[in-house]
Amino acid sequence: MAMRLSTKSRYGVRALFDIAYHSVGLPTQIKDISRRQQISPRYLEQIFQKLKKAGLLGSKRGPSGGYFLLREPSEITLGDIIRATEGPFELVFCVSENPRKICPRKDDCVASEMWTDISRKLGDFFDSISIAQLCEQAREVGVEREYNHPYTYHI
Amino acid sequence: MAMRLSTKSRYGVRALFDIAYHSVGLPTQIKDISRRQQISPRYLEQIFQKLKKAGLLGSKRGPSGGYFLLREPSEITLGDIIRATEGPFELVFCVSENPRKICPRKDDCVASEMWTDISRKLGDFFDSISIAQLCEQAREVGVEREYNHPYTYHI
DNA sequence: CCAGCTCCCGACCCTTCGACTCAGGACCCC
DNA sequence: GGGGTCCTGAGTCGAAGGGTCGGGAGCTGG
Repeated sequence: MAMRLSTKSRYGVRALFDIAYHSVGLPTQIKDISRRQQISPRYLEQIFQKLKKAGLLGSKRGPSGGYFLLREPSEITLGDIIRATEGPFELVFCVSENPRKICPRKDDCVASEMWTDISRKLGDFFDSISIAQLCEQAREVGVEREYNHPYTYHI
Repeated sequence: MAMRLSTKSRYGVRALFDIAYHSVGLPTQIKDISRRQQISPRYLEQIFQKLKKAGLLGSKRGPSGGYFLLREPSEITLGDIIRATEGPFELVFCVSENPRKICPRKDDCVASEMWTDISRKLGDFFDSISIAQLCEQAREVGVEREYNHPYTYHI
């Protein structure tokens, strides 16, 4: 049960992957992503607002509106997504920006230096993995692709 | 606020470091560690039970009892400690041992494979850092050392 | 041989946080 | 201008984190 990632991060990754994989450039709507990825649409909305603020997503309202990536999939990393949904990588509070949480022993604590060091490495690691890589993998495995058609068919 | 480590892990690391650094082989008592590291003794007790079960610590009761390392500091890694206090490294529930938590989409989810992969790498990374390295660093920085004397001086 | 020291065990408590849900407003397009 | 879509902020519920406590078990020095 150690160091779990929040669902916001996981869903965020899956959602961005979904857009990159299924979209042909048109805005993708929450209800479609929600259906394909089995994520509550209300919750997705909330997550997407964070991703927007982080500059990863753009949006358009009204009929045939939706969300779209603001960068190439190869330029969006897991690190970006996790930082957007959960904040900066800090394994430990000791040296956080939050003044309430700073450890009073910080200065003579060898551990604190180590933790910040590790946190940085962790961030670098996540920054080395892009959404494009996930798409690549999905393609190899043969995940079915669902294209967003510009026209809607009424049955 | 991403992926925070629990205090159990952090305190566990500091406590084991404390024993390795200050002890001359004699059992170290909770009250001393608690004083030097500023950790609630009651809470430390709880953590030490986990470290014992994991085979990292041994103990002796009664007067002049205490806890001692069961391995060389160079053979105790951060990974060992974190696993002992928080369980296995799993960034994500999808593929955990806990059957209740397995993600139903596991099989066709490219992400799940990625998460387990990253979890493994994370564990490997923490296993590459030992308590001995922390001691080394403390020595360099010149952290004061307090020896446990076999005899008590009454003032 | 026993008093007191230390570890041992399990239950308990309180606060915070994660994971959603919801009501209603703002835009947009046809 | 009406229905579809995104936007905003508040509210809820349960779980988990972080810590406390009472009392028992084993040891040992006097």
